[in-house]
Amino acid sequence: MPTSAKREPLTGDRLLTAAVSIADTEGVAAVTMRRVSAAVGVEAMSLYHHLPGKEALLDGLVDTVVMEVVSQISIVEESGADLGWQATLRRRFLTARTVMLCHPWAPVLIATRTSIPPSAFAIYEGLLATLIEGGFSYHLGHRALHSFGSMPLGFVRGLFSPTAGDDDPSEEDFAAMAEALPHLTSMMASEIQIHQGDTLGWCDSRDEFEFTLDLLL
Amino acid sequence: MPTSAKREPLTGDRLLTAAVSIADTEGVAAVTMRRVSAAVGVEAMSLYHHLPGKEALLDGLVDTVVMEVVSQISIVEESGADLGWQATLRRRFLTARTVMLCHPWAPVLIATRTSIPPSAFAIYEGLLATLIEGGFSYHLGHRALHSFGSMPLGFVRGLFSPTAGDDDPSEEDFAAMAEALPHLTSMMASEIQIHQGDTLGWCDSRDEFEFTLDLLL
DNA sequence: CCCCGGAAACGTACGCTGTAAGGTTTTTGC
DNA sequence: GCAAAAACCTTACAGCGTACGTTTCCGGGG
Repeated sequence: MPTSAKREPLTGDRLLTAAVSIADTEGVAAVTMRRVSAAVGVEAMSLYHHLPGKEALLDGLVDTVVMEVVSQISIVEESGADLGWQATLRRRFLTARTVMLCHPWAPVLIATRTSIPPSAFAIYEGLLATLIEGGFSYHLGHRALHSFGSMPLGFVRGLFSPTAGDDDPSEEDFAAMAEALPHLTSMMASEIQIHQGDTLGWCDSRDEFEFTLDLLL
Repeated sequence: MPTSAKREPLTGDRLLTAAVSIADTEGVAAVTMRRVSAAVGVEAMSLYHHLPGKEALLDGLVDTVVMEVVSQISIVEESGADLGWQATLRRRFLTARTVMLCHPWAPVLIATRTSIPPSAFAIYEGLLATLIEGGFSYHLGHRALHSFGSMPLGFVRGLFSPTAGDDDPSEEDFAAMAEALPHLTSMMASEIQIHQGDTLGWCDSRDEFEFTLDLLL
């Protein structure tokens, strides 16, 4: 079957599912040839009968995740009510996002890949189709795809997401920071006041994601 | 000097500039302890007197690049004419982008870092200050910062930037692709027709960057 | 029945990485 | 001029990806 690259003939996707679960539990750095081979009960070099190398393994990892996004989207959109291109894209991005939240390592891994996974083309194809149906020209659709950035894959850069260790900023350091970055600290104070109560949620994630999303549409 | 982390006392930033030039010429994968130490005429282990480890070296790399962005921005904005917050941000993002174009490895490296470089705070502080002056509330400013995504650092995900090796797609493959991804191929055909002449520029970069930018503002 | 040919897994080995431990040289302050 | 401290070097180890040679397994023709 020379036309298309059939993923793995025999124990093939067992490798990938094993690798995904390793990445989920121990981080992507733990995805090593020996570690994966041990997980499927095999010696390291045997992997080379199913994969050309480490890079292909990582490519397979992101491909697996993106395929999960694709299938999840098709599940969500099973009930075929047409609700307009904006709501459709919105729901699609949010679906992608929930998948990515299950595999925190995926965004950074995708960012490091040099080639984009073939399954990602399917996503972009679907997005573009929706845009065209919505009356977009090809040109505008093209620009729109660019504008979405990494949203089709369900993530945006964390900004100060984890607040970087934030181990008890010790008032003097905080004061120094307030002096050096007055607006940022004022903003933080203001935002924390608004979000008092729901810890962990003051900056990150879903609200901001949806805001940016609605802004773009 | 326990309060602030002075970068490197003696040969300190020589390490970083050497590392940057290595990354520029040979790729970020070539930035290894031994390679960098050899570049400054020293043995590998000596680096540990100036850096706690490899991660710190990479952190220093991104910090160097971001600082370059900061200084470049301040140079550009030297002539103090106030041209409104939108034009200011626009020019700032484009400045960041030109710096990043000189160090193609920087975006992916930044994406992989767990902590954001301290110098990046300076950039966000400046952005927020401009927004506040422009009449934004802290809350809206906060959302705006999120919406900018990675633009303050001068990059967006490449989408199909290098078209992935694109080695002579051999008509049959192209036909298969056209069948599987009809809208995408139609769009490509349409866009290529528009941009006939300026090769390499049909998809990537500056135009799209500016479009997204203007859309957000 | 045996045998054997090819695929799949194994084992060994090499060069590379980051870095822990400890010895040696150079610089510096009194 | 001489100790103390900083900078440097040497050695060593575990782990990585992977090239290469050997072994094991299994199905079809003599």
